[in-house]
Amino acid sequence: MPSRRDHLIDTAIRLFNENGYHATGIDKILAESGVAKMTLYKHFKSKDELILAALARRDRHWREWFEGTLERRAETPRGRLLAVFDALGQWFVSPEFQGCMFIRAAGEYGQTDNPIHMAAVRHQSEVLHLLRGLCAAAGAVRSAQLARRLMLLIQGAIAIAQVHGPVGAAAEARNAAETLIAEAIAVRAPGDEAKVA
Amino acid sequence: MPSRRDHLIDTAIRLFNENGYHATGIDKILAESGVAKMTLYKHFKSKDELILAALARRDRHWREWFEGTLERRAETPRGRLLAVFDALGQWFVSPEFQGCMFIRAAGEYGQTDNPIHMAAVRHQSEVLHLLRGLCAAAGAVRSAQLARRLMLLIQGAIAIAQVHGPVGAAAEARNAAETLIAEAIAVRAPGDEAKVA
DNA sequence: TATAAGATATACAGATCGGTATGTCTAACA
DNA sequence: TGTTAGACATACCGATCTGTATATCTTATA
Repeated sequence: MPSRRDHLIDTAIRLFNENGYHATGIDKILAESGVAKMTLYKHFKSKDELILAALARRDRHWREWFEGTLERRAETPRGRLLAVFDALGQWFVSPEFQGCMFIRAAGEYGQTDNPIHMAAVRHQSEVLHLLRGLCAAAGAVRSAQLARRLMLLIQGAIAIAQVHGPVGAAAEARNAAETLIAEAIAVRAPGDEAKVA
Repeated sequence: MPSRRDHLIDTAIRLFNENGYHATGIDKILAESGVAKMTLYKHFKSKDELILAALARRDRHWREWFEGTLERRAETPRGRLLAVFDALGQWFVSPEFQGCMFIRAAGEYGQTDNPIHMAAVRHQSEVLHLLRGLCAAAGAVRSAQLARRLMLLIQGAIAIAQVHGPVGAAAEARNAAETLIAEAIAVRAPGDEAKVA
């Protein structure tokens, strides 16, 4: 039994994802959640504050899901770098995928001093931070650079999947990532192997 | 002296870029262009048709600018593949840069059967087509794959520049592209090739 | 059982939305 | 000079937007 506040946020996340921020009216969120308007404005000062709360929860949940999926899919740090793109592929084919909520938020709220835009900046920074940790743990030379390169592939895959549909983008990004990772991480098996296709 | 129709489209492109599609009202476009409302509805059946006209013109102008810049910046096909990212960097630092109009359009109009979304799909397809031509001309093995990989870097750089600002994204994408290009194009000294690191 | 907190429904305010109706003005052209 | 096409201004339509006011209902706890 989620609180009314939580229920509002979850409904808002779903509707913002389906139809965007400006195109989703307060009344629609209220109708679909079955919450009274006064209750909404008791918990949030404005629609923008609801958007911010939705983005905050989305950021937390998405990163938890992402990190959990990486850990579930691979044991080694290097394996997890590739699992990043398997996780993306899984995300893209989920029926509710509509692109990244944060890129779309930055698109609809372009002014860099807007709190909604700033939430998108923070989210991307957190994801990059996560990648840096993985790259460092995997023993990459120039691990920060590798993280930024993988970030480019991730964001590119999301953009392409959003426009062109879920097929192919994640797999293509994965095999490009293999090339970039191979350049940055020497294969260190206890006997060595020449891993070049 | 642009026709009223052209003037409307140009104003619409600018405002949609600055504030998004839903957030830009018809009345604002009319006020900033100095055109009467009836004139708008004489040329376009609806706001959506104006958006489509704006996207069509934007697609044409952007691709003309992009191809022209590549040709201006480099002579060889391989050089032009790298010049792609110099062109992006130039675009990102321009004051009116607010991300890619087509990704943002696909974000605000998510239904894949919406004509506005379809315009975004077409635009991305055209850009990819252009890249395939460059990759093939550069003599890449698996040129279509290289084109898709570069497309990932391009879209990723755009997304990151839109959120995080113009600094760094294009340069990072460029040096990642060097790695991917090196893998796909043997250095063609007049005699040999066996380029595998 | 009394009280207080929280959620409810209904109504409404003021602005803005996309789009239409009506009639005037200007300028090119026959 | 008369006609016609295109742009003009103004007013308006119904719908929808975010946000507020008011008053009732439920429920847990003291």
